[in-house]
Amino acid sequence: MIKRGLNTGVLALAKLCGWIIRKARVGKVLIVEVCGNNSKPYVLALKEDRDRELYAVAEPLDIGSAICFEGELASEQRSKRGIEYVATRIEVYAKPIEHLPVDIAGKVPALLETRIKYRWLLARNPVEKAIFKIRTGVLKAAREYLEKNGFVEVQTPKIVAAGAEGGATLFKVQYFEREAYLSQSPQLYKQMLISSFERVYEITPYFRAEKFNTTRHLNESWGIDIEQGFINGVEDVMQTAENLVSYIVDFVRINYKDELEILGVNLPKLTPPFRRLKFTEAVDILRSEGIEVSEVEDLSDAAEKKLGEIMAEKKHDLYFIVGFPWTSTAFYYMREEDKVYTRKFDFDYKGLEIASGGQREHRYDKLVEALREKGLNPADFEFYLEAFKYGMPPHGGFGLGVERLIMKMLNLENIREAIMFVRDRTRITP
RNA sequence: GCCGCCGUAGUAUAGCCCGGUUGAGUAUGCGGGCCUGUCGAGCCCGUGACCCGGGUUCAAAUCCCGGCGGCGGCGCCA
Repeated sequence: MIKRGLNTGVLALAKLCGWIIRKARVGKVLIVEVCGNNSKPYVLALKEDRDRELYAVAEPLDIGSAICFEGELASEQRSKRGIEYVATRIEVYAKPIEHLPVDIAGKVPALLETRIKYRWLLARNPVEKAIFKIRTGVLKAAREYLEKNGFVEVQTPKIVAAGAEGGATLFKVQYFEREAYLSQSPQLYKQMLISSFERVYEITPYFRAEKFNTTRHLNESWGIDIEQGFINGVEDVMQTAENLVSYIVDFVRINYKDELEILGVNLPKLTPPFRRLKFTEAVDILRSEGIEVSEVEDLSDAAEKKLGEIMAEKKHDLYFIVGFPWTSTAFYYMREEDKVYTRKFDFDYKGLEIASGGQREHRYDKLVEALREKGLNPADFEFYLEAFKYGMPPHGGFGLGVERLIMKMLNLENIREAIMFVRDRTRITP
């Protein structure tokens, strides 16, 4: 029986497909490495005298050829790089019409620019492929965790009306005779759904029209957004955040051993609860280190990074900063009685904010008041406000940046490495 | 929006500061040869490049100006 080989690569008899990434001829032996869906390459060792026919087929094939082979796992595994098969048949599906523009074998480094341009091709390289296989695992783990914990997956619109709440700049789109925008966050919609679902989540793109050019921003990025109702306080939401991230990291640690090894990443097991740092505490810590920090504004990236270093020394890779001042947050966060601080938190991983969220204001009157205080017109938020009229329970949630999480998990230097097709300040192709 | 750095073969780089000895060096790739299954195999031969435009000069990859492109920092970034 011929079976399509899956990720395991351990089927006794299989048809395996992929692309030739390396070819070496040593004496009378031709060694062909083929990359498929598997992270480790398939390796065929063909001897000129023993495997005359297959040798003749494989010998002239260029790097990049698309082939399938039928065969079984070799009893003798001599390759240090891949899994060896004894082939009984090789079929050639396509040959490259030009030499590959980048080195798939990874011998010659490519600049980030080149890597981004040819990522879809470079993913034939086990190192590049590993990042994307892990990305798949991150989303799979997130769904698994959230489903197990009673969250319902939802989809909210990505074409939205004016984002009168300010914040990140919006991309304009022409929507028939009106102007619309690409959604920068499902925030308002997922909150509205807490009037009928106890817990929801969405895995969604964020579109942000900021002209940033940094190692940690994208103009199109992905988030795991959750909202949960009937909470007793912001603590419930932080627990979801830390348990979710720990579950994801553990899932990757256990199920993606090969990929982590290929990437040279050692992922330690996470053990929540993580440290909760009050915003005022964070300010004190930074000031005691001589960093200038405002008491009424969000922390700057530099301050956030520095705090990451200080926390790392105390063995805290992940930690929360809770209780941001109302002056630095959006209108929908619940304020404490003092009206100065809010129940907004940031969730930082090695000095980078990977998620932010908090408890929301669910009381209609207070929400309208908050809008006014932020200088916004409640009439612009009518569709949203209406959801708070018919029994909106206390709720909270957060948005977790997928690329930022992957970047920190895998120690990537640039967020662009964590996404296949990059949308940044200058790129809209490929 | 402001600021800094960079742009040499398919890819990655040396040379640029201090212009001429560079008909631009190296690695990898590619073509060819050798080689007892390589592990970034090795050895030999060959192949291919100065982002664009203008200027200075006897002479420009190298200095100057402009453009285009890339990377990063600040600002900004629910």
